[in-house]
Amino acid sequence: MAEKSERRLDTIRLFADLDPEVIRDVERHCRWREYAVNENILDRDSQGGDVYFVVRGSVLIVNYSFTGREIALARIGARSYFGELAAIDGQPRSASVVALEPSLVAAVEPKLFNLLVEKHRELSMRLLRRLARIIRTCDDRIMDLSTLGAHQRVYLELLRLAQPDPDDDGALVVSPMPAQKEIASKASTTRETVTRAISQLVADGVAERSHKSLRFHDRARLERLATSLDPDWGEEGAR
Amino acid sequence: MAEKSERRLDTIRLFADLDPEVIRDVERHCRWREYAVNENILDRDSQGGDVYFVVRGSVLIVNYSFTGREIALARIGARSYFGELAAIDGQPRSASVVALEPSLVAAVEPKLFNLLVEKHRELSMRLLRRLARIIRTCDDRIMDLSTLGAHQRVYLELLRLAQPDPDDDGALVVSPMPAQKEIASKASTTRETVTRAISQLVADGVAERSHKSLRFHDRARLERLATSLDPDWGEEGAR
DNA sequence: CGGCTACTTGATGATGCTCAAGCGGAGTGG
DNA sequence: CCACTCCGCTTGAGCATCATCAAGTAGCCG
Repeated sequence: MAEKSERRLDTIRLFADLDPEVIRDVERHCRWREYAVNENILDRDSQGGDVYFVVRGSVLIVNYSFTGREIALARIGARSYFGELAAIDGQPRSASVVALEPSLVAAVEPKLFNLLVEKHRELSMRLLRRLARIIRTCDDRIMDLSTLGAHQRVYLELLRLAQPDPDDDGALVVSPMPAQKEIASKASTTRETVTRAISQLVADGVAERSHKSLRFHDRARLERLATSLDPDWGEEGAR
Repeated sequence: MAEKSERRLDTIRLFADLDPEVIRDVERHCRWREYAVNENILDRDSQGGDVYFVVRGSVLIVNYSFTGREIALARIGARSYFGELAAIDGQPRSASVVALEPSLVAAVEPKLFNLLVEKHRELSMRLLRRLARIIRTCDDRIMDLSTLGAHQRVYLELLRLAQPDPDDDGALVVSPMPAQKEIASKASTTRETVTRAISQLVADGVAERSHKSLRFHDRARLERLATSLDPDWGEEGAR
C-alpha cells in the first residue's frame, strides 16, 4: 500500500478544474503519508496550518468532551480534504482528526494552499461553496440538538445512512450497519440510547433487523417520527 | 432616519480595502431599506440570493422549531453583513433574520456580489476568513450543546456578554442586561432555566444583581462553573 | 390605577444518561 | 474442533436534569 503510483491528486474534487500541470506541481510539494485505522492525524488546539487531501480511505473530524465523550463533527471521504480552516485563518486546529480506514493522505503547507486559492478563481469559488455547505450542515445540527430528542436525532442519522433498497421499491436499507458508537457520536448521544431507539423502531414494526443491516419499509413513517410530527397512531388503526 | 447621507458602505468591514470608487458604484446598485424593531428581513427557505449589509442597527439570525421555540444562531451588528450563503451556493435561505434595533440595511443582488468576490482577491479572502470563523463558532456551539448542561450554557452566554468592570478591577459586568428570552434562545434553553441559573449564581455569591445589570466578582469561578470543572467546594472551605 | 410585560419560583413528569448485568458472535490458541 | 475471551450489543433500574405548567410578584407606561 501507499504505492508511489497512488500519489496523485487528480481525483480531489477541489482541483477538478485545475490545470494538470499545476496539480503535478502540487503533488511534488506534498508530504505523503499512510495512516492506519484509528490512527491520529491531528489534534485539536495544535499549531500548523497544513491542508490534508484524502486520496484513499476516510477520516473522522471529531472532538472530545472533558468526560471523554466523543462528538463526531464530520466524516471526510476520499477525494475530499480537511484542515482548511487553520490554513485560512491561521488559528489552532478546531478539532481532532482520526482515520476511519487505512488512508492515504497528502499534506500541503498553508503557504502553498493559500497561494493556490489566491491564484485560481475556480479554486476559491469551490472552497467558498464548500464552507457554505459546512455552515448549513452545522446550523441544521444546532437546530436538531436544540429542538429534538435523542431518539429523534438517531432516526435522522439513520435516514442519512439509509439507501434505497435495490429490490423492494420504496424501502430503505442501512447496510452495512456502522457501529452504534459511531451513530451515537454523530447524534450526540450514548450507545445505549441508540440501541433503545432502534429496538423501539423494530418493536413498532417500522424497522426490521436482518443480519448486518436494517430495513425500513416506510420512509415517510420514519421521517415523521424523526421530525416529531409524530401522530404514529394518526388515523390508520395500525397495531 | 434613513437619510440619504447615511447611505454609505465605507464602514462595512468586508469592503475595508476596496477602492472607494468601487464602493460608490456598489452603493448605487443597492436596494436601501429601513427596518423597525422585530421586523422580518428574510424568511428561512425563501428564494433569492441578495446579500445584506447592516449599515446601522443590528439583526438576529434565527430559526424556529415547529413548537415555536426560537433558536438564535448569530447576532449581526453594524458594519457586518448577512445572506452570503445563499449568494454563494444558490440554495434557499438557511435561516430567518429579524431586526433587533431600528436598522438601515443595503441589499445587493447575488450577481453583483459574486462579481465583486471574483474580481477582488482581498474581498474573497476576507469572506473566506469570515466563513471559517462562523464554522468555528458553530462547532463550539455543537460541542456545548452536546456536552454541557443547560445551566452551564447560560453561564457561557453570560461570560460572552460580560465586560470588564471599569471600576472594580478583575470584576465583570453585564450591562445592560438583555431580556432573558434572548439569552435563552442563544443558549438553547427556556426563560425559566435562565432565571434559575442566574438565581443560583446569586445565591452562591458568584453574581450580584444590581438594578439593570449583573456583576461577577470572580471570573475564574464562573468559568469553572461553566466548563464543568466544577469543584466549587474544591478546597477553600467557602460557605 | 389598571394592565401589560418580564421575571421568579414551585411542582411535576418525561427524557435520557449512567451503572450494571447478561448475551451473542468472531477470533484465537490450545 | 472446542473452549475462552473480547467486544459489541441488549436490557433493566435508578436518578439527575430540565421542559412544562401554573401561580404569584415586580416594574413600567399609559
